[in-house]
Amino acid sequence: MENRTSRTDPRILRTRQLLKDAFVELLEEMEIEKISVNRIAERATINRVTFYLHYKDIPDMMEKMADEMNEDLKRILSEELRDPTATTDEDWPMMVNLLEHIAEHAKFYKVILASRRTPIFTERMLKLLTEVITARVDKLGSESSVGTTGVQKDIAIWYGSSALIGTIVSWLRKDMPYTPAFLAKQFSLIRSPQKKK
Amino acid sequence: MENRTSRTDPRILRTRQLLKDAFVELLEEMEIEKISVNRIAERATINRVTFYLHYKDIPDMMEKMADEMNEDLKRILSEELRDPTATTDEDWPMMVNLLEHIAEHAKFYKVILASRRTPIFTERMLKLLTEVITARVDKLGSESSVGTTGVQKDIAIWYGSSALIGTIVSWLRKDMPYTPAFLAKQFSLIRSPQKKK
DNA sequence: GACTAAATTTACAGTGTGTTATATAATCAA
DNA sequence: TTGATTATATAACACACTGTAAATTTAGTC
Repeated sequence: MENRTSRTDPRILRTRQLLKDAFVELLEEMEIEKISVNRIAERATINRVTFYLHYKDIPDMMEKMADEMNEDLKRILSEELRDPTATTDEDWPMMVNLLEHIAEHAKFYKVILASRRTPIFTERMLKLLTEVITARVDKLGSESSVGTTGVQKDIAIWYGSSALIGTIVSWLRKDMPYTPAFLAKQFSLIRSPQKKK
Repeated sequence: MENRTSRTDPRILRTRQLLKDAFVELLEEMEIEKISVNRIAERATINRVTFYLHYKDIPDMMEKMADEMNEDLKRILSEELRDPTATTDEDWPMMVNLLEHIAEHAKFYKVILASRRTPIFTERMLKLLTEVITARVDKLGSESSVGTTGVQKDIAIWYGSSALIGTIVSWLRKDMPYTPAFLAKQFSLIRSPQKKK
């Protein structure tokens, strides 16, 4: 019989925390390609061999860190997942909680989600689509675009462009279940829904 | 005086093409962390030293490939960037061109944009947000959501969830110029614009 | 066909990887 | 507290990858 609350050896917690902190620190300072087990261990003041007692390699470490992040987020999103209609359309309190959590751990999230780590290709494509959306918003003004009344211009641009690239990526991952024309039509429908003319 | 049309030595074109093809092939087969200059050169049947005659390292190679992709995309998006209002809201022909181009070079784009390369953290977060959006669409039905009349359910989900994560990433990159509450409010406005109740 | 530029071959020093075996130190359970 | 257990440190190893240099061969250009 194991201890139900199965506390972990404090040495393990300490070592892992030092390693994770060191990794985040290094990510702030350099591209991920330059980060080695050597450097992480050195920065964490932990022996390199000890790293291998906890993680298979750096990708494995990242996966475990992502798992932990996932658990945190799940807790916040749990209500919403349980009953998506519980909240009014006006507020969306879950979204407030989520953003506050991210803001609180901004150092981590910024480095992990927003660093130049993001694949360079997606990066470039997003940049271009942002230009397109920006041009649209500038010309049309946000009022003509559906669902953007009272919405900050830059936010509308972020929203629109990342929606496009994200959808394209999902579409590719599913091996393009729709024709380009159909998908484009769908985009235009979302942008300006049929008003039964 | 250089040759105006300055044709490049075919050996250079050949070598670079072989290297780029080899890189894409390897990306289909393994995680980027496992790809070395060694492997690329071997797969391309090019001497490893020759790689360094063309690229500084693998990130440099990727950057140059991204530049080339960028040029291709710019050509397609050029009209739209020049005059965003030229096209009707109904069709959006630029989007058709863009998607057709991607479909045509799907092998490249799939590996480059859609591979598991995408940072694991963003990946996880996107997955969670997708669940949230899915739950919403399932319960509310697409008709209640603004701008999604006649829109395929899965596409609406892709669109909504990647818009959210993309906006959050942009917000982080800009060091959170808005409060979480404000941003959340903006999200709810986009979802269901004020109908001046 | 001679000149030029690209690619190959060989070599080398430095760094990182992943794994041993052994020694030391911190924690836990009685 | 004491003894057993478990985590960490240390030293050492074979191997792979990096980035660069020098000399040579091969292919393209004019």
